[in-house]
Amino acid sequence: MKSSSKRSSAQKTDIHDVAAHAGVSIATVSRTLNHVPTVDAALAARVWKAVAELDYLPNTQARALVSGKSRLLGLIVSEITNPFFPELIQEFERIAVDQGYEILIGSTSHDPKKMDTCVRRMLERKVDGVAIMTFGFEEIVLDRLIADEIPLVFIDVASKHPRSGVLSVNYREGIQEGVQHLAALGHRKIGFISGPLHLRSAQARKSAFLESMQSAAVPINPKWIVEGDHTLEGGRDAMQTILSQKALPTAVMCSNDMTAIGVQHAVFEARLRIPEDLSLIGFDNIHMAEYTIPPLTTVQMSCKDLAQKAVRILLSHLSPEGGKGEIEITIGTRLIVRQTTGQPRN
Amino acid sequence: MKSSSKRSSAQKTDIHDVAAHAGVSIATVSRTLNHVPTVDAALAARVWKAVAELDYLPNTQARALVSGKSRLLGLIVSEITNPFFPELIQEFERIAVDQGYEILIGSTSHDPKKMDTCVRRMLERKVDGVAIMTFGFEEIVLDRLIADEIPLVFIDVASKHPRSGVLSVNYREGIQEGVQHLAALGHRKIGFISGPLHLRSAQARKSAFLESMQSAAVPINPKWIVEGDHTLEGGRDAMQTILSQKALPTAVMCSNDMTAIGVQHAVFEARLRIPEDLSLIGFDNIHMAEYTIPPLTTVQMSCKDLAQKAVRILLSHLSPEGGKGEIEITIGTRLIVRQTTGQPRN
DNA sequence: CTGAAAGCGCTAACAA
DNA sequence: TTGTTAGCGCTTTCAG
Repeated sequence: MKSSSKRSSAQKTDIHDVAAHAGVSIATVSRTLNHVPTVDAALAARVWKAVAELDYLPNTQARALVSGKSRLLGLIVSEITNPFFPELIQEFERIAVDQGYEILIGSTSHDPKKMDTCVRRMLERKVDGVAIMTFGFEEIVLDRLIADEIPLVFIDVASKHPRSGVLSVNYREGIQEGVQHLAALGHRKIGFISGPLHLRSAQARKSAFLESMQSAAVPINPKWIVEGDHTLEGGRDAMQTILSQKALPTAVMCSNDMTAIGVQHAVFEARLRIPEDLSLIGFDNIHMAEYTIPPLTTVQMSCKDLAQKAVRILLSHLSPEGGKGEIEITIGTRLIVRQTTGQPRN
Repeated sequence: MKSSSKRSSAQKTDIHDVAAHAGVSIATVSRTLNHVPTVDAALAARVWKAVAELDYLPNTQARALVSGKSRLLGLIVSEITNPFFPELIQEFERIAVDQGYEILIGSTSHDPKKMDTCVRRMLERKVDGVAIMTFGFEEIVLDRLIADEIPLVFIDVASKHPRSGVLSVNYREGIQEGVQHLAALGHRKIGFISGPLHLRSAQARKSAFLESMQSAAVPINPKWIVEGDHTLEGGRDAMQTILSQKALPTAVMCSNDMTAIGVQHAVFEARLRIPEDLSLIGFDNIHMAEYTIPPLTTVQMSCKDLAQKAVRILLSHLSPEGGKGEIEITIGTRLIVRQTTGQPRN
């Protein structure tokens, strides 16, 4: 063997090796790999054979450098440990990988500084697009992403951001169904534990609840409207606040499932029972909701749907004549009735 | 302005722009950015100023191409929707990002084909190292990773893989504590719901249980040793199998928390109570375990610890004189007593 | 201590 | 249709 270069086992088969092995030029190898139609079938066959024999894998870095496309998609979520997100991520990843994209995940923990870092990371790695699935933040430092004309997808954010897609969640639908379901069961005393109100999404859910209550002509008792923080602990604390009052509601809706699970906890500690003493409705329909005790009635917002549409929008911006301009897609919500809702006592 | 090139807003400030702006050569910019100590302080200052003024971000692709280091770490998990993993991922990501690495996540869903895809993705992106946190698989197609001499970290796998780190989990510790805790409470009828036994980790946990039972001189009833699959559903089904028998155990240990939560579900459906009718111990101490109703007594295996040590091993292989050779680190486990364990009836 | 120049592996003109 | 060649943005010898 006269191979001058590599002797260590760390093999670095590159396009030249393939070209040599197939007896063609590197350009032909490149064309073949990229499925350029003008390559002669016989040569292409030789190339593929060489590729297989040498276990050749194109170097993505080099490809990215020359093409300007990294085939990397950013996905920014608020809390990867919030069960809603892994499901979203899984679906997002599935589709992205399927399309030959890789994903870069960043979680902000609701911390502006971390959001900063995330954006920076995305920029450095030259992602081709970013999906920002943080459910609310206000006017953050995405300026740079926008300046660089990187396709962006948000959930439900009042835009003002040109050339970005937005996934607009119709919270109203499902929440209204929830309130109606409760009202139909005979509930007139319905409480609500919101998410942190500085989040647009939490605001939106709360508004949807309030409006739905009005439509259903159920009186609203402000004492039963408590702010939580979308965590288990927050839900438990909020419910304890409600339970410490003289007048108790017969049902409670929550801004998300984790909050509802926190409520179950508080109710259990108070030695009350669900749904006998209190009906409960969550929001998100995370996988876990199906298995709480008892299984949680909740409003579903399909995270698969969300993920799919997010990737689709991003990809559409990346394709040749990719749809520029404001794309807005609506994500529906609907009630999933399980076992935490029942008729109120007496 | 005589800037010939870019007019579109998609700014692509590169190293030449910075060099020009600072009045130095690109080599000096590069050195400054890489903190090469021999750069004159005055020049360095000019460079940093230019970097700041131009909002310059080095192109990672180019860096990777020339340096051969992608600063990308692969992280392969089995199921991102299993709550154990997000916590692991979060910690892994935190440390990696902190060290200037980005992570590529792949989930196998216990599917060999997906594992294949994952490995391929890692290879294509030229990751600098891979952590395989799948809790068991047998002799998979990592050959390529090994051939390419990519640093690998496994959890608890009998190696034969040269130059790989292995995180060896000491299941025994915590499980023994669990059995002893139960025995001390007066339990003599203890069941066990294992994970899928084709997984080494599930095997190991089961063995640890069996051995601990022997050490504690508690008789083992094979009818109460059931195989689950580490899911909620699996746990519920397994518990239903146990509940359908004539003789019932007074306590059950599970191979993971999701299984235990499934057990809670089955017990609830059977209108029995925990811990009054059945004591229950899980494994993993996922975040959720603290908030099940009642809170789950479980064996903790610190996923933070796992993540930290995994990244550390990987990085140590990457540093200049990086510790080659077999690194083996032990991860401890211990019992966290909460409220699903109590004395057996009568 | 600094700059010029040679690539890293690949794609995309441009020629042949 | 195929090959030659010029970079993509950066790091890194090698002179100066």
